[in-house]
Amino acid sequence: MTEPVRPQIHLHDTLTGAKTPLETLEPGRCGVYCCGPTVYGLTHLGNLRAAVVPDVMVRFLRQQGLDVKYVRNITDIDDKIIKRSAEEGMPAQDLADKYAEEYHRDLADMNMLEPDVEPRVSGHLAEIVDLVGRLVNKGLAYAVDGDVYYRVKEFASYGKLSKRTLEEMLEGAGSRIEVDERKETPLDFALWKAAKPGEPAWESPWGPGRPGWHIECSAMSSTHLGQTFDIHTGGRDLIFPHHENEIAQSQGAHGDGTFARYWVHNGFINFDGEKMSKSLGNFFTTREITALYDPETVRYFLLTVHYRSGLNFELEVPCPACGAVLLKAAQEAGRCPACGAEHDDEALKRSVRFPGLEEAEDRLAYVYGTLAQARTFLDSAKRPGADEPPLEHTAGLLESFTGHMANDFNTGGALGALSKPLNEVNGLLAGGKGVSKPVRWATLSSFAADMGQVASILGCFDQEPAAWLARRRDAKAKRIGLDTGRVDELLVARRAARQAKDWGEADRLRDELTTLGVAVQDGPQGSTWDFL
RNA sequence: GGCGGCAUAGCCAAGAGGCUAAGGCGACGGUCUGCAAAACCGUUAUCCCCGGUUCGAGUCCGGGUGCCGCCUCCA
Repeated sequence: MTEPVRPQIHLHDTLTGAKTPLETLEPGRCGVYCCGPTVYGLTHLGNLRAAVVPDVMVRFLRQQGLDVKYVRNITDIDDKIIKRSAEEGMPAQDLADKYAEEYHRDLADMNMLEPDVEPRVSGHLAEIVDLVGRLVNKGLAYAVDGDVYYRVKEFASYGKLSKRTLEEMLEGAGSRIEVDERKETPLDFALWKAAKPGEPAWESPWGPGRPGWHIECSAMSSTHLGQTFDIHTGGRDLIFPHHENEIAQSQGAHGDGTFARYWVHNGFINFDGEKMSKSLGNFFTTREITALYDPETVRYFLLTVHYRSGLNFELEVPCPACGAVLLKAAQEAGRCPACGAEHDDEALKRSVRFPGLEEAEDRLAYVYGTLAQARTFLDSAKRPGADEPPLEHTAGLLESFTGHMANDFNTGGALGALSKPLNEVNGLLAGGKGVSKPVRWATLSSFAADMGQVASILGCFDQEPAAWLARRRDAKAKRIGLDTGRVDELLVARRAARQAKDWGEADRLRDELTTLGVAVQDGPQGSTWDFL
């Protein structure tokens, strides 16, 4: 294994809009706060991306030797939860607990680290009330009829994160949202909301009520990371108003220069170029995707693009009856123009294909296949007496990979850096003429060891290769409706034909396999197969 | 309307002012193979347009054009 590589880490900070060197508050330590989900439904791909970005960041920072404290909250008191609980006839807290559990399940499937602390709003009412009181005492907030609002115009730098001024925002406000007459300024936002009859409520100096949407993150981050900490992450859409308001609350209470030192925001997920959005109804839950694809495939796919960019999911919707690709209009009409069959959204969602995920899965299979072969070689070959350095690309793998990761967690570039070593190793495994045994051994063992490092940073490629390949085969066979028993029969028959050198019959059997969607691979150790 | 972001090959996508502009998919040619497949090797871009700064710009600045997002719940 190569020596650890420790380049200077740079990250893009939303506040300054620039890439800057990461200098933590305390040398060697790093506090990370991730805005977790409001738990009122199953997680969707957007939640996944918002989770995998800090996940890889934390993994990398730790691999670089930093002592990271990773805090990711769960918002379990919220208007949307209350609304949903009324719809489902389930107490709000039970509903929140249920979906928090589902969230954990999805993230565990995705091989996400558990945070060191996962605070919930319901466990931090005292801290929240305390913080609101502090803002009221400082004149930064005012109470009206049991509500408490933040006095936005008293916070001089309001708008600095979203790069807007108060004036600009006031111009737009009012035209789009109903203005609450009791607020001093339309932009003032709720820190505390008085309870209406039947709503969950907690006691406070302003009467029974619940926290507003933004205050919980200010309270929980300072509780678990201190008034000032290093990195705050979340989706781009949280910049305004959520994070802007967090800054106003936290710095209002604790002073300028406190709170998050770096802001990291991930881009959106799009479907066919359109923003995934609950209100547009074009969102997929994690479960809907993992019913079709391996979670690691999804994780890998999320990492193929830089986290700040948008990530597009191409969709292909075949007619469940005849397989004809349905265009948007046909999808919406719920009727196949080719065969006339009618389908509801659920049926279409079950048959949908994601070309991007399929490509990701194939790539993963390539990497695992390489890893499996390298493993087989190392297990069977004897370690040579002489020590030689590995081949060039493999020798440089970790340095190149780490360099990309240190450059604002560029997973796309980092993944690209694996290609040359992968080619080199496969070349060796396929023949490697002219390469001495010691060099071959050194290269393969260096590759295997360094890929272990890569795997621990990405949270990909870290499964047993043979097992992963077997599971992928089963899952894909199921997805495309392949009868693997039939494949095995044909393979046996073909082996006999090949042994008899009956090439005509062997080719006929191969054609039959091809129509099933199977590609045969003949090798020295017999024939294997893969998907076309 | 205000503000922000993006524009790199057929498609996707890295490029933190300076060697021949990563990588993936696809396509084409080759090695291997009974023929294939897989794997490997090779080919496939001067970076939306115009102007500027600089010894030097895909990278910085200004002006266009075109997409996208935020300004309302959203990851």
